[in-house]
Amino acid sequence: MLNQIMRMSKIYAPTLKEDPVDAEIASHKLLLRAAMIRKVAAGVYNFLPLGFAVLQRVEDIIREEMQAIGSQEIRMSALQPAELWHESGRWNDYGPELMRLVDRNQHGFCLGPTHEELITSLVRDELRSYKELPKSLFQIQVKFRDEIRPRFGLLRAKEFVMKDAYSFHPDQASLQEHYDEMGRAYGRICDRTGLDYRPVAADSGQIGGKTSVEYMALAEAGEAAIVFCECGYAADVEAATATIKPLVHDVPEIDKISTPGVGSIASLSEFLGIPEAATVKALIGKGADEQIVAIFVPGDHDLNNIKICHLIPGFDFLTDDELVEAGLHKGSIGPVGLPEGIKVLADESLKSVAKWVCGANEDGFHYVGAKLGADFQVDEWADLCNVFAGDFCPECGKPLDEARGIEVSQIFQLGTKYSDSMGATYMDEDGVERPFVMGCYGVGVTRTLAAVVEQHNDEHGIIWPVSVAPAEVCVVPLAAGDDIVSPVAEQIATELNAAGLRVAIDDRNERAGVKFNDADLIGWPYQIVVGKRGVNEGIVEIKERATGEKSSIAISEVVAKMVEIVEAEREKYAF
RNA sequence: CGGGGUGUGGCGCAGCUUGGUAGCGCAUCUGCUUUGGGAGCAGAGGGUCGCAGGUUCAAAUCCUGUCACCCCGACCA
Repeated sequence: MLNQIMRMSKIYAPTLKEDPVDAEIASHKLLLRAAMIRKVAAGVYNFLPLGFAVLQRVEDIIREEMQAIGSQEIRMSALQPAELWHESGRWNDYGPELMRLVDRNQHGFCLGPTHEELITSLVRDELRSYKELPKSLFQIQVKFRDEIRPRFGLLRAKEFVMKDAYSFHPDQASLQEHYDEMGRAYGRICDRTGLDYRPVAADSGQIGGKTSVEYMALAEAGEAAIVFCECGYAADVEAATATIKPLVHDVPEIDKISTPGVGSIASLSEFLGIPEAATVKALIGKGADEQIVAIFVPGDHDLNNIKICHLIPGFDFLTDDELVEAGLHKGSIGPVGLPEGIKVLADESLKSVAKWVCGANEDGFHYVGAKLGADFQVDEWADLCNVFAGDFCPECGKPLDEARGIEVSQIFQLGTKYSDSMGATYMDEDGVERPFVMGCYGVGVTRTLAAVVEQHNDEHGIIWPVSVAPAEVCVVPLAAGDDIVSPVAEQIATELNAAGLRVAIDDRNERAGVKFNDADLIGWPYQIVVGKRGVNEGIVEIKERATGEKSSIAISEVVAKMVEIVEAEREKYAF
């Protein structure tokens, strides 16, 4: 692409002086204020020239990394026929998040939220032999998801740009190899866009498959919670396993005690004067098969919705009415003397608790010292809890730490989920037809952009890493149109551009303060300030946005110096 | 979808309680001055107060409905 000087006098970049009232978090506010994006509707955004320039930089980095591991760029349609989704079964499974529509002939379509169906149908008829495998294809394209609640600007949008890649393999070993390569490429994408990130073990959600890793950009505004350990273990709390150590409240014999008005773990713990971790929490639900299950977890922990849904498909909690119907007393449910026919499930951690503090299935009564195996039985043990900081690492046993993150990308081993359901097969060496072993890999491109801002900003605005900045240097002539200043600034910009830097020049007829503030807000990594006083003495000023440091330099040397600085800075993002 | 909140020139807000001819700051346009951290003075343009009903002599203001947007929860790149 042509490397043109970005002229602020020409570019459409209406910056905002005040914080937009709609925006809550830094990246959302700053992207709006710095004229990078504008809202169209909830969760739908336009990209303006500056934002689009950054978007293209992020895309280019991704493109380079994909090409480097042999993935080939394609472009699939955003509009997808419903038939393909019926084939995979996801027309029903995906739910209301799928944007569905009907054409004039009453044919069903959806706007693609992801492209497993489309890619599988693309290759299944014409990728037929083991000799052509493996194949890896990717695209950078807009995706549509009818989010329950779009929010935080680009972080959770209904329409967003995603890089999605799909790979087809003859066997698991081949998939594993490419999956590992993808993982490394994803790490480099984060590094090169300047993200402080962590790969974490993840649940594979609606995409399907078993093995999955998410790349989390660490940020307080992130919607995802992760736990990690100094040994290197890290996981999304949704998927994390950990050793949970409930406390034991030891009493000699089982004792039914009157607990008037106690209907929650917090009040039970307060009433007995013992920690919540020494109590047992009961949760009642049922799966698609209508079997009622009583689930017990340590009192200080919560049931993990994803884990229970894996175990009991279609799981949902009973309503208050259903509880009454089942003969259960909300607020004092326990494993002792449950009504007939209720399955008892408990978190594995409770195996270590011989005597439980729990409900007595009678309003206003609880048990202490209810003996596991004697007073009651557990039908099935499983890993059921949401993990949190202070639980113990499943790998090394040390206490886990907690952080928040923005999920910028995720890789999945799909296995044969789609190739089975959609009949995508190849012929192996022995002439046997086999389903492809597939992988899929997504990067939230617009989300990455927002995550970069979330991590790189201060009270004055955005601080772009040179790798993704709309331009690396902005020349700021004070007093535009001035016979002395203007030619010097123009000359510097032209020479920097010729030297291969990406250059902007603020040639607007604005006051110094306006230009300085806009330059800081937009976040050019470097500013070269050209003022009348300095020019008369033969000097200009280089300002580094990240540190705010300014240094004076001779006009004759500024181009060489700037090139040197930028090239050194680029090195930091070359992985 | 449940809970909370907001809709008034391009942006940010006041006015609403107690109905009476729509106001402020920024931005925009013109002129003069100014010009190293969001300039000053003078003048100008721009709003059927989200939309639809209703009450009233009279509605931004009261009532009903509806839509949009934001925040908290369930979903995800």
